[in-house]
Amino acid sequence: MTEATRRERLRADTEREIRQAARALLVERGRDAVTLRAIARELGITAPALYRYYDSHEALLRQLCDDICADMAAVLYADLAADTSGQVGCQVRAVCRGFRRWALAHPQEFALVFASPRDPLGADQFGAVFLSLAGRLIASNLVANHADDDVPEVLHEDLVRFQQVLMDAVSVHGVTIEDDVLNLGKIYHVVQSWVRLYGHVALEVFGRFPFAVSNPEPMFDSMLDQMLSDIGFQETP
Amino acid sequence: MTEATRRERLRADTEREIRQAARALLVERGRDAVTLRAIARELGITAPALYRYYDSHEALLRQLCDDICADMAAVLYADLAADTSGQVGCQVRAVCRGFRRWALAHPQEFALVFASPRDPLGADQFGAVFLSLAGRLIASNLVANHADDDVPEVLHEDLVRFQQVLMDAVSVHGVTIEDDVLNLGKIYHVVQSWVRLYGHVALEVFGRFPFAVSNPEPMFDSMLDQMLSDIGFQETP
DNA sequence: GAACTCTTGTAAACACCGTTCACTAAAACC
DNA sequence: GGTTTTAGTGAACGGTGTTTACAAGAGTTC
Repeated sequence: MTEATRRERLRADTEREIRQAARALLVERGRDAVTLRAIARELGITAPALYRYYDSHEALLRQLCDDICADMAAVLYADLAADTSGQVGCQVRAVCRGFRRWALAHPQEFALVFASPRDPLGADQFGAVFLSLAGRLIASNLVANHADDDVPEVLHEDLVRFQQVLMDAVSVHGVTIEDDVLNLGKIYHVVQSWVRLYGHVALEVFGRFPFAVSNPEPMFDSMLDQMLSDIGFQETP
Repeated sequence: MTEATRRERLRADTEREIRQAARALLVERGRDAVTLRAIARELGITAPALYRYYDSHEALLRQLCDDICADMAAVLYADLAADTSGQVGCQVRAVCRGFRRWALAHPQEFALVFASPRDPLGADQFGAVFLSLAGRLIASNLVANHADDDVPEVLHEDLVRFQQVLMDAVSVHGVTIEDDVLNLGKIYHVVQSWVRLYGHVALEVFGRFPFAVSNPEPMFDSMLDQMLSDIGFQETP
């Protein structure tokens, strides 16, 4: 299995070092400090050598985005696993709080991944944990039934597509859902929850609330409560 | 009144040209293309000359942010004025739709102003129109009364501060409000609306919805409906 | 083991960037 | 008319992404 040439191992090591250096520069000195020459300096090599590993500065930044997404997903999965309540509502809370905590602890990474007018990005990576959880949430059937009539007809086509994405995400984890459980009304509310979650976190990270919030955590928790209640959770934590 | 020296006029002209060039570069080729040399090239002068007008590249970017905020505010005020219904609910809709339209038409500007992990920014400029409208909305008393008990105690202090900000913003327009009309419950819901509005717009501009939305406008309108309903608007448009 | 190829690095160079500094020419002022 | 203030230049410094030609080592083949 570990059929790796010596050369391949060395190459993998260097690539890992490149990623680590790039990440450290981003965290400590911001996006503009992630420079090919600075990375090379960190590794004790010259800048053109990096072109043996990445086609361009932009390609390296893309890789950096993917790494960030993967790391964040790992953190969120850990938060999810740390919840032993067995209640889906608590799991949702754990992951949402984890997302906020991660974003506040990694503002530069958050900005790069979630707030750049760029190409598709590593959306696959990032969304996985949310999709999986959202799918499980819906499958648990603890969510109140929202009539499909609530959602505008124009959205049906898109929501059906998202429905398929969700079912695929869940089936990867070995769970299968019947169509009628995963109805459009629920899916619509999941999307709306993502809007609120993302909105609050981004506003907090970027400091764009319309006034100075001295302690945003209770505001977040309060929003989370209302969000879960809107979705239809009646569990009491 | 127009006691301007010839030199002062020339200086003002040049400064305006600098801003225009910077703005055009941002719009057409992105944030990283807004370089001192590129701006100077556009004006037919050399880069160091720009230091007669701005202390640094960063200072010029800050000025650019302020300009963007001012322009956006003008657009939103125009959208507001274009609504002749006289109904506050319709005005709120007009401004929120205007915000979305502006953000989609100016993604680079939006990213620079609303999604950068930076200093305070020209928040004064940008928020003014929202504050004014939110204040009027609340003052119109069409909003259902939300009990103050709904909002967590920890938030009271912050919300009271925001209450003052709102009342100041409204009083600038010659309207005064009694304290009991502008209660904390309402204010809390205004903040929550901002979270959802910003969340949707940012997700759309940055393409970070969890699936491909082919036509996001009805989704936005649908969210707007629910937002207004949550706030307590019963007007029918 | 010699000859060969492939891989990984270097050094030099190009064009661009922000910024500083000495300097000039023109405008404004007294 | 002489002086000061101002807006510009050009050269330079160290930084950037990227390309190119080249060297040295690792792996492979005979």
